Amino acid sequence: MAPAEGLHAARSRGRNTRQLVHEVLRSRIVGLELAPGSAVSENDLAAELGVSRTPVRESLILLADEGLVDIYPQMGTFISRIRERDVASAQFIREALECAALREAVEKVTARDVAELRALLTAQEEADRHSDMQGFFQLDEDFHARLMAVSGHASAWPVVSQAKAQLDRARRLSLPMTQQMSLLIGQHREVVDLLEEGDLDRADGALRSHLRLVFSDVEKIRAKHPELFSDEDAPLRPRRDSARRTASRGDG
Amino acid sequence: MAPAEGLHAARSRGRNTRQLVHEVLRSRIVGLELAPGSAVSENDLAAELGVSRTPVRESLILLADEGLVDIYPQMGTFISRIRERDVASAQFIREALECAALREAVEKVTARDVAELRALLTAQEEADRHSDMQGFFQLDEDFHARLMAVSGHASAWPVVSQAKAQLDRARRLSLPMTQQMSLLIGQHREVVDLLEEGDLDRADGALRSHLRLVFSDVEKIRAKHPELFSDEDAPLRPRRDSARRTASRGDG
DNA sequence: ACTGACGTACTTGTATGGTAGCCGACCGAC
DNA sequence: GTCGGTCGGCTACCATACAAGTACGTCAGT
Repeated sequence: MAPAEGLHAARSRGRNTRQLVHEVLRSRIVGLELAPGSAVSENDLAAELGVSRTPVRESLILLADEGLVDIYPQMGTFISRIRERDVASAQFIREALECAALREAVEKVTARDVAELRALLTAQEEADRHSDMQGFFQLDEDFHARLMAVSGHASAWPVVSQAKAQLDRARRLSLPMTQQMSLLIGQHREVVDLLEEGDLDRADGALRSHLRLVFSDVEKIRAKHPELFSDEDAPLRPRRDSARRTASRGDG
Repeated sequence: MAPAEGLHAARSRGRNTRQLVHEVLRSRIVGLELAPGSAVSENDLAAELGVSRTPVRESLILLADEGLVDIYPQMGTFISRIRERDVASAQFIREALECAALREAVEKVTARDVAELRALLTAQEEADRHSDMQGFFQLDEDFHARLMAVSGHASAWPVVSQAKAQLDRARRLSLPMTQQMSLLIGQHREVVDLLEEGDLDRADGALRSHLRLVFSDVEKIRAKHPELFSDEDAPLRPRRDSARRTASRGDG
């Protein structure tokens, strides 16, 4: 009850309601707080967030453009299930852009860049020690973003980030993440080392295999949580949760 | 006058008003019918297209997300000027994704794929003969899209297309295009030939230099039409065209 | 002539009302 | 028991009304 009442209060800075709602919803979707396949409605969200339908609707349209929700006119809006095709596409985009950036980064990297990347690595180890998955995901995002920035193509990061969102949504479920985290950090460190050495091909290979590992994780998760993935066969019939009001209405 | 009255009539198929308006505006922007730096207003567009502000507004939000318009709250919405940074970023994204796709395409290409690509090449020559720039741009788009599809990553095309839009907007001005077209077609043909031969590295190189040529074109155009580009220095003060009503009101 | 305050007309942002269309449950016919 | 029609409730879509804020033209004061 009375959940996100503080949304309006935080409007102080330049961001308007639409942008705030967009961030909140995106965070909830990527964080799996809103499960793939579940229905969301403009009305319910507007009521919950304490705003009108307009900014909610506009946010949902943007999220649909990002592939995070599917809007079926006159039927409803649903958190998109993870699609085989989208995952493969996202992986391809990530790998192509991040590796291409890394190859350029080798020529431009400075000592300061390496220091900043190393600082992120130690922070990741800290998160690992505290089993802080939420924090680790954020630091992982920061690391890869920083890596692209070294090449001077930071402005291409939003594209990678959008592709990454599709993958991260599944990775959140990787329960033995506590075991994985140190492995991932080790791979990060290897990339930084090779980048500093200027070994272009091996750095590229290290980053590529790191990204592929993430990709294979998703495939494992698919076996464990098939309900989050789309069957590709009958994705055109999203079910509307029928017995919803009956329970809350009680009887008389 | 009575301009785009036929917008509602064409709603027959699944696309709703928002998507139609989005396509119309995007086409006008990329086709330079709406000049970079010029102001557009939700009200004016709605009146012209014969729809309400809502779908127009939602389309503009999407276009802002694509970087084609800049929305300044309470000030106005402006067709975005071409920014040095965005052009470089778009070029990087295109090159990384298209070349990565090509490298995978070499292993998967079929005789049918080559035939379809060759068919597009002959169509491009036809457009060249007729000096049909509009048609050539469309066929160029088709060619690059088809090329990516060969690799099996057709779903990544929208990302490339979005980046490409930033470049094409400038390329439309390249007046000596009639001279360039045969050159570009030749490069296309070289890529297809090398793809068919399976020569991965040379195909990659050919495509890369083709894309770089497009990039250098933009730089030449920048010298000729600086008004379309942003100064990067004072982009924060878009001017509102004051004497607007006076001119259009002028009746007979 | 120049400067500064003010008002008007415009802008986008947000809220709300009404419409077409789809789903799912209910109910009568066979 | 099974099938087909009907009706209620929900949805997103579009239109419209109101609010908050900015820029520019005007005009008084210097």
